[in-house]
Amino acid sequence: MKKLLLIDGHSILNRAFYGLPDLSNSQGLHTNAILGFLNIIFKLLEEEQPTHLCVAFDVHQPTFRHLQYEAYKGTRKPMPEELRQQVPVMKDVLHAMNIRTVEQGGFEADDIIGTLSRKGLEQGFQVTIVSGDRDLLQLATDEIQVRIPKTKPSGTIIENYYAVDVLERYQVTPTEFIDLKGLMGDASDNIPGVPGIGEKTATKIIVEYKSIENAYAHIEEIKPNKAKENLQTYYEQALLSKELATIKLDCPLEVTLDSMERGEFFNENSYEILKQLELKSILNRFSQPMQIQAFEAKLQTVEDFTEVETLFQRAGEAVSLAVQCVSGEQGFLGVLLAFQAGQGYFVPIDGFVTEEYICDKIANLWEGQAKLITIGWKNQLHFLGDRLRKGRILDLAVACYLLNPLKDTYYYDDIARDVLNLTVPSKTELLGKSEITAFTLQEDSVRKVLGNEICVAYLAGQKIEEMLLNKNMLDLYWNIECPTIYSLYDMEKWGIQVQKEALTEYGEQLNRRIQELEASIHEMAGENFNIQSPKQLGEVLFEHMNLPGGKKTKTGYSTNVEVLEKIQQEHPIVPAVLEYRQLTKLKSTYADGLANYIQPDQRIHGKFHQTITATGRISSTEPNLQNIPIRMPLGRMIRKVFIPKEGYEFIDADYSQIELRVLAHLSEDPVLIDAFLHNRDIHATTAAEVFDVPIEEVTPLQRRNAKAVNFGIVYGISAHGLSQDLNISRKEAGEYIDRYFETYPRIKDFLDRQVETAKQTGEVETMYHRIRPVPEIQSSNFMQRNFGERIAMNSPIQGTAADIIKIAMNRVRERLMMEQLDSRLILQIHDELLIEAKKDEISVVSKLLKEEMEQAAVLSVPLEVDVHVANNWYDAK
DNA sequence: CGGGTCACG
DNA sequence: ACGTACGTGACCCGG
Repeated sequence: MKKLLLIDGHSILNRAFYGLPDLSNSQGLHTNAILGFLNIIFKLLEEEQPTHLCVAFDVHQPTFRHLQYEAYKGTRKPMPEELRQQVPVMKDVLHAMNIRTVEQGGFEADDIIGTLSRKGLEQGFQVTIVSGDRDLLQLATDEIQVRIPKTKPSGTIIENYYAVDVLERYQVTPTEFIDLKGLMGDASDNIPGVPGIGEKTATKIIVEYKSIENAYAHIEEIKPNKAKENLQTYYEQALLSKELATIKLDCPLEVTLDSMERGEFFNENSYEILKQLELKSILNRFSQPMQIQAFEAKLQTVEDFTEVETLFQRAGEAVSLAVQCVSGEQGFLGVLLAFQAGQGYFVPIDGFVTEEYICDKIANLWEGQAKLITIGWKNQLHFLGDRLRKGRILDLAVACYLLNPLKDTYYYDDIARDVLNLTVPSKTELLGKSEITAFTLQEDSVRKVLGNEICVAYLAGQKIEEMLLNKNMLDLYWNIECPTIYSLYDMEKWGIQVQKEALTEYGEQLNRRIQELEASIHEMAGENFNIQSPKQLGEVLFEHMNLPGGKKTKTGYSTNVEVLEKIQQEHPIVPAVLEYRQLTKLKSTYADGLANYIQPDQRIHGKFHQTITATGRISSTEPNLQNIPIRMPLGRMIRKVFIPKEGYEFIDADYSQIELRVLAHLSEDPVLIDAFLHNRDIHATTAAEVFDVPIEEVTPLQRRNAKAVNFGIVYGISAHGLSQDLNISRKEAGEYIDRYFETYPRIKDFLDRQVETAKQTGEVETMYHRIRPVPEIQSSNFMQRNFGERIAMNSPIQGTAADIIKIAMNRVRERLMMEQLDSRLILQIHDELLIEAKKDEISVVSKLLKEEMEQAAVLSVPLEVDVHVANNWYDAK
């Protein structure tokens, strides 16, 4: 039995586009519609097993039918750009998969499908039609099934219609369905129909009279009266609508059904194009051999001691050398090396080959001429000796982060895809969730992971260095990022001491108050409920207790601080809830949360990440040491438990207004520069200018407002955002902004220039050439685009500040090492550095710290740093 | 596992 | 008419 599957390209693409979230590949090409389309197609192919298939598309130029109608009433809503760009790519994908597409000038996809369906029937095919559009139901017969896929959150559901199913669902036959449409019209298809007749009335009329013409012949019988009159007045329009809605079954097409015979979907061409689109889930449908064919790494295990010696000797003579320490749960397992394409070596720790031996050998490799390449050096340093805590190494994860900071992972498979254009099975694909251990090193899958990793590192190294050069980021890498690896490693290694007992006591203190509050909240509410559940809290406050200010989000009531603060006066339960929130946050995240991370050495060794943020900042996890409370007095208390070890003190230094100073420099605004040169109170100065009063007469309120404006400028100003922050009208906020830009015209120029650059090049950059891609700026969505504009304005400022503090960190670390001081950096909090300093080094280190931070960059305004010394973090700020 | 909330710069 | 300030991470709830 020959089976023909006819697919309505645009309508399925449309369904997929609106059914899936916005996805795009690393080049910024949107892919959600393509992904959704393919998933639907694969599901259908599995179910139908057709011998023949094709996808019909509309030709882009409007067809006669549309011209006819559009001349008479407006134009169609244009296709969003994000979808439009996917159409040609979709066709390429289909062609690569040997799937025939049909489009022909003068005919809609509907007409093509209609014609092919009848042709198929004549030639003895079993025909199935797939569309997202109900119009095609008119094509259903006893033999031809029309299938309508729907993308639901639970997955794709397909509705199936033979002629009887249409009758059952709509009370009319497929042919009558056309008349139905002619009466009710279809706004999305620009079919006018008859005004005042909707689905209900139209169905009633067609069920009764079978066609528009027949209904007109019995016009006097039509009820209700309004429908009768309208049908009479608009009869011509109804007939035109019917014509518009009728799908042609006899188009003179230039295709044969034979040419639609099913071919091989999974081939090199389709693999290539899907790889570029980064549709991993589709690539996984390809057979293993196809994937392996793309890249094969050899791995040789070297265990014999003399061979190991020889191997390291050869490695030492290489020009370019990839090194990768392998570790598992039990620690250091061995080292991978590669110095020629496609060949990797693994030296496991065993016998004479000890951890120390490997560390020695790697240290020696640095003496040679080879350029060292690795992926994720910081993590490896935790297994290597102290001698390796310096030196030039090309860490491909960090380098790839510079090339595109928006990605979420930089594993070897990502690097292979992005840089080498190769598909390499990932560690997760090969091993699932299991970790590498000393006992699994012989396993095939593990050896593949190791071989792939080291060979990809070796192959990609050269290319990535070139890419950095092309992007003018080599200096950024070697002067800022590479040293930062070591600075972060040091901070992780040293950690920070925490007084466990004091932390427990703090937690218990919080708990006592939390219990009190909980009881009193439940009493005031007159019921027991979970205060931590926004859902339950919303219901209690806004439904059971009828407090004002309810309604907000999709999922229920908004109960965040802003909402609750506004109704604080209404009922004593509200301030109690606010306090409860604050205390439970402190207890769970900080008191209990931090306690879980205290190691036997009484210290917390958090992680610092170099490849996470879009702007170049460092991030901190396990725990996050960059968001320890400071703004509220009670929360701030927790900083008292962070203490230097015996015989040491904390030296804390933070930049004053670093982002505004960076802005002054980048924009070269004379007014702002002048204010910083004269060391004026910057917010008061802004207030004086914006509100046009002498600086001595600036009120605290004016200063506060000006401060918010300054923040807004750094964030990428918007009148709405500012009005929210200051609780003023948008008009007023707009006036503040206008006044600000009148005062600082060069800042406006600068910000406009960033937006323009983002539009032209798709990215913006910092003073040190760190780039931030801004794909949002191309969006056709108003909000998305505005978001892109704010990113364009903010990133160069935030990013340059991030560059500067990295430089400072690195220099401070180098000075501490060079001068052989017993003091070290232990925390970085974006504009702040914390040092644990030996007591007798306090003055030297304070001086050095301030000096290096202030000299880290030479701007047209001075960088100012405040330094504090104390025996806990609370007093050091 | 996503959304809501809230801690920091 | 729409609806957000920029950058993070942790914890809780509820499907």
